[in-house]
Amino acid sequence: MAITIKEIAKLAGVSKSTVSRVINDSEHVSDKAREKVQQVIKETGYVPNSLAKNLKRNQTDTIGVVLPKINTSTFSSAVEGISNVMYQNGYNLLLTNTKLNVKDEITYLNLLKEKRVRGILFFATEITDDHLEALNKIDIPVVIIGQDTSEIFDFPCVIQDDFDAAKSIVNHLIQQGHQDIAYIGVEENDVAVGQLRKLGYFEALQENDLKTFSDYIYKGDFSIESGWQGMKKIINRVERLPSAVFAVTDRLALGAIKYLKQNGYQVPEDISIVGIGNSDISPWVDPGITTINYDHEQTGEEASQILLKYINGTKREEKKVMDYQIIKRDSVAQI
Amino acid sequence: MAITIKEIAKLAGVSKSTVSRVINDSEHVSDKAREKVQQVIKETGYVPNSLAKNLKRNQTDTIGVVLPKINTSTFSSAVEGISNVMYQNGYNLLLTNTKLNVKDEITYLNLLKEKRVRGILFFATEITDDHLEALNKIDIPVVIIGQDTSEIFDFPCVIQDDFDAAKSIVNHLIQQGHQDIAYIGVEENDVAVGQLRKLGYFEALQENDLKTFSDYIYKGDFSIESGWQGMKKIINRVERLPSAVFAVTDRLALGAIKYLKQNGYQVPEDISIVGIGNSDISPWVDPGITTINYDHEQTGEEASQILLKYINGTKREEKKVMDYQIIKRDSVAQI
DNA sequence: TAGAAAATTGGAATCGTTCCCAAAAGGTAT
DNA sequence: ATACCTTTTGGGAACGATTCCAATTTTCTA
Repeated sequence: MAITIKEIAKLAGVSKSTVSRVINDSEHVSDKAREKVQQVIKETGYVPNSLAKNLKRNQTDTIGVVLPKINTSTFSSAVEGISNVMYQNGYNLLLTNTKLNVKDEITYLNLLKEKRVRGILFFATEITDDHLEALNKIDIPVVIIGQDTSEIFDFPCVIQDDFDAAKSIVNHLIQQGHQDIAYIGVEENDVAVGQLRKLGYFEALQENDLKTFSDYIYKGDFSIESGWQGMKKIINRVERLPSAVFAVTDRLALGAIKYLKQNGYQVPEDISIVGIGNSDISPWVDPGITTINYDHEQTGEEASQILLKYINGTKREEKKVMDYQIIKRDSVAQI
Repeated sequence: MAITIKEIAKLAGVSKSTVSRVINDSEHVSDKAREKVQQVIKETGYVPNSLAKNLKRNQTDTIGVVLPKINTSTFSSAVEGISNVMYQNGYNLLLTNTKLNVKDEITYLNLLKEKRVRGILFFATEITDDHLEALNKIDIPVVIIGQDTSEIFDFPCVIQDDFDAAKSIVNHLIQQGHQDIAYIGVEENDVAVGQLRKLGYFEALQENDLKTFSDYIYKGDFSIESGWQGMKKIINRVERLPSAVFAVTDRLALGAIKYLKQNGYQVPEDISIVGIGNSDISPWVDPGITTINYDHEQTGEEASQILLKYINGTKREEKKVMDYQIIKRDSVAQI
């Protein structure tokens, strides 16, 4: 077994209390005692047992993170941001990965409660009644990331303005003279990406008195392949080719571009394409993808800051909408 | 404060011991008592305090992960694999992110010891003497991922066969008739990517009696941009254009392709390019990148399995070399 | 130099569990 | 009804730290 404070005390010829005081940089310790204790700690390689400490103090310095998927740049960037802020503030991260399985989210929420985490960062995709119940009785500060839950919950949330972003980028297409704009999206149980971005698309069209046709709309999943499939479906069923395509993510846009190039269409000369998300590869593919940039790392940092304030009880912001920018590259032509 | 076992006991009219037995599915509890306790637990939403439990049992179910960077597909995929296996086996993950800062690795190792994690998965880039010291006295099972440390440490390690993989893909170029093959790599403090892949390249050339010139060699960092820069440098300084380029990662290859296309070269007609890593975008860019596939998720899973065995004391494998495959796509032409 | 004030120290209770042990209850055979 | 065995139950000592309080030592002041 690992060495304990008691043994350090014995070796240093002082009491447990004194050792504890040295460990915690407390005052009221003579230099002599402090030195002796520090020496013994160094010699023995003693590391205090944080379980005992946390039990006694009745709090931990762990932040729980509930993630739908780790190996996706959106999420891993956000985690990067979270880890920056949290470690800087003396917290560490307990990661749970639901693999897009909504049921697991509830399980993990319970696990985090059992672990007595100090706070929770919850990446939401959809919010069910079960979530409501679990979150409402959790009794631990939670910040929700990615979905606007300000009307359902009393928890702060940090979101991208997906509606507005989608609208802007579709407007950009319209400004470039495009009127026939197809849509490659994802299922709508994902509110932010599936619903809001689609609504933004419709709103932009409507405000400009443009029409869309069901032929122009494709919904798949988040894979690059799905973008390829969507483009194929659209191309093969429309009477009149769209002059532009709005893909709700850059990865979908990449898949779509691949399909077009494989089938003899030029991008952007024949068909323009835009995405959302500014994936790190988007500047480098051919053509570079015009897109919306969200800073996910910053989103993670922001959410962390809000959670910290919440934990410390100083302040509790309700809803933070992150910025975005349009990044113009070469995938859009003017007509 | 949260409700405790004592209060549950009182409410259910039994002793703490009995409640504990119910929680832990222990036998020797009458059905009546069990039901009553379960009911009270449900009503109150009681969740046992794992700190107390772990303290008493003197062990946790947490696995520490030391990562150089989270938002990189290699690492995040590996973490995905790790989380799969670990959660399935009842462990959870404490994540630490060193942001490529070697000093932090030591700090985090200590943190993990303080947390009394059950085991550690350590993603190594370089191994210094400080690492040696810290790891040798940690007294917790550690599995090292990504660098072959079997000769330095007594810890198991899981690695890719970078030397062999690099050699194979360069050989593939040679088989296609290429003789003038340039190299875009990274600095050599990263042993696996910086050194081994380079050695594989040289070995392949040498075995085929081919020469390389210092003009053909570029070393940068891991960014896509660095691939672009490298390609630029090489193109602008060589007397004779290479017919192929070996980039040590797919991202570097992507940057290189971008540069070539921007400057009027055709890939692969004018210059062929290969990478390593089979990034998820590699099939979708134009041209699709011929590369080496490593399954990072599987690497994470494998390392986790080894760690679990190590923890359970059943078996302790020393070194596991993961498989790879060449994936042929469209970035290589025959001459 | 005595006495008070301040600094240092050690003892013991405590955090919320687990788990050993002994006691109580229940069951069975004589 | 008694003795014996089995099952269930509760009490209490840990686990390794923190922290309050009181005791002790040191320092300061008149």
